[in-house]
Amino acid sequence: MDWNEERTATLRKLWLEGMSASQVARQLGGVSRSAVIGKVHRLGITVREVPTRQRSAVRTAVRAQPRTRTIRDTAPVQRSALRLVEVAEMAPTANILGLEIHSCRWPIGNPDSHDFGFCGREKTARGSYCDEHARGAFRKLASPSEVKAWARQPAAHIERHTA
DNA sequence: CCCTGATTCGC
DNA sequence: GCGAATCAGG
Repeated sequence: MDWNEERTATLRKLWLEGMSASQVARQLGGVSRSAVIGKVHRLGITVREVPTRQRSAVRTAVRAQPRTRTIRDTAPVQRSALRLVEVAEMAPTANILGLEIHSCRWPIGNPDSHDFGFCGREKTARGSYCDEHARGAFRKLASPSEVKAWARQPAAHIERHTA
């Protein structure tokens, strides 16, 4: 993997936007965090446009996608498992560089992978997701009796479906 | 434990 | 020029 012009340009852009070295490395693929830091220094772009304090949005976007669900949030998901699977299978239309203000931010795929992306379809004015993904993301609160019922479920058997 | 950037130095 | 290893932390 060499630093050709395209990869260098992407590095420059992501870094100046405030993405951390390890995040840039994962987006590019084939390079380590150290490699990115080394390159950043050689390019002389250690001072970034986006100050540390304002970086959280970018960070959250890149991390996205839960690793494993706990029983607490898994249980309600089960009830609409089929629809969540459908929703999850919608192909990404944007990567981190292509996200616009109006883009649906539903993460798709493994954030560590090259083909990780975001739904990118037109989102609702106030929310973070398009209509389709908003239906997958939000649900009514469960009743106290339902919560009790989930709590009695063995976690292992539920987590197998979402891990 | 997860993570951050900075520096050094053999390659 | 490159980046693993290390340092110094959060």
